Amino acid sequence: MLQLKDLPDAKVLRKFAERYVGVDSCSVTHFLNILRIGTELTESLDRFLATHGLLQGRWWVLILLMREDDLTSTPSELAEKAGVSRATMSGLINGLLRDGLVVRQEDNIDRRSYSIRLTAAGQDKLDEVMPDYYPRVKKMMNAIPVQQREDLLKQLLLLKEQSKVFD
Amino acid sequence: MLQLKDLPDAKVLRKFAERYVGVDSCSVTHFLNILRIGTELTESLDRFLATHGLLQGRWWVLILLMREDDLTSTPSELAEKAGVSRATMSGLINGLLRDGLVVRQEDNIDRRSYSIRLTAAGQDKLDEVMPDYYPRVKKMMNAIPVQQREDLLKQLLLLKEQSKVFD
DNA sequence: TGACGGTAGTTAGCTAGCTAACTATAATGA
DNA sequence: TCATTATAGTTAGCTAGCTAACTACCGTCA
Repeated sequence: MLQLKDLPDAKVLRKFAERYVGVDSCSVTHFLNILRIGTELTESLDRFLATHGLLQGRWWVLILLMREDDLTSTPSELAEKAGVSRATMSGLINGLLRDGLVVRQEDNIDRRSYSIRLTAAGQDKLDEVMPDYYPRVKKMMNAIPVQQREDLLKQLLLLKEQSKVFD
Repeated sequence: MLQLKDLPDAKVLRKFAERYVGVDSCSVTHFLNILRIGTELTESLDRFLATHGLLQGRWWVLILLMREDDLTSTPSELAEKAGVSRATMSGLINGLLRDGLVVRQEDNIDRRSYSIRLTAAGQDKLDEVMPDYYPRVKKMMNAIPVQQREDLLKQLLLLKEQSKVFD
């Protein structure tokens, strides 16, 4: 994802505005800043998970499994819920299998398929991470009053709807 | 980056709140939604760039080069300005070299180093993409009045500062 | 029943990020 | 001067995303 450490300054924007018509410095600056902050928030979460030996993709799979009453799901379902391709989910599951955080179970009904179940070690990992994660999120979000958070989200949702301009 | 198609619903949040203390459903939901929308905005930009045969990393390198008066920079400088490692920049440059969008030039002063220069083809690529990019960004950001954009950015900056809670 | 289309999962090959280790060169300082 | 240290760039190996192509199996319907 774009890092954008070096956002365009006024001089650069002028140079680009000379060559290209329709450059609206204000909207470009806002857009790039929003993207950058999104990246930085994600990276903060990543670094946090890394201190627990996890990464976002695998962490999310563990959470999806813990949501299930029997701690079990299939690669396809997990891919669907995580919003990644089945190929990507294959890779995530392999990593979790290697680390012993999940196990495979044959599915006797459909032999194309198999189940993935959270192991005790996987649950332990979540029990280590989540009580550390939740208070931090709370502390972070508390920087903004709830009403303003709602406004923030509303604006972001507006932008998300507008992102169809890129289609 | 996290896709989070399947954000936790009330039932799931209750289940997690039973096991873990300190779960603040409100802040978790807001946090995850913000991350998700950030991802989606980035992906929209990616899909747009892909229609022009570009990707974010390479596009940004071309832009950084065009900012320079002589259209020239070094891998180290580019890595620094793009906010990626020198190793990653090596890969980005290789792709651009292969596509003929940049060229290498030996540096006679420091023989460890060399210069990267935007080619005519690279400039043509930007001249194709940018006049398509700027109006779309403008249209997208116009969904929000300028004052509210400032507020939005201010809130996001607040969160970014708070993201140190994950350290 | 058997052919065909759909589905589950994997693999290969791509982009793009990282760190760590490496080579080559430059710069410094005893 | 020469040893040490710092810097520029590359490479290997990892995570994690994608598509396309593949195997294996299921289901359906003629």
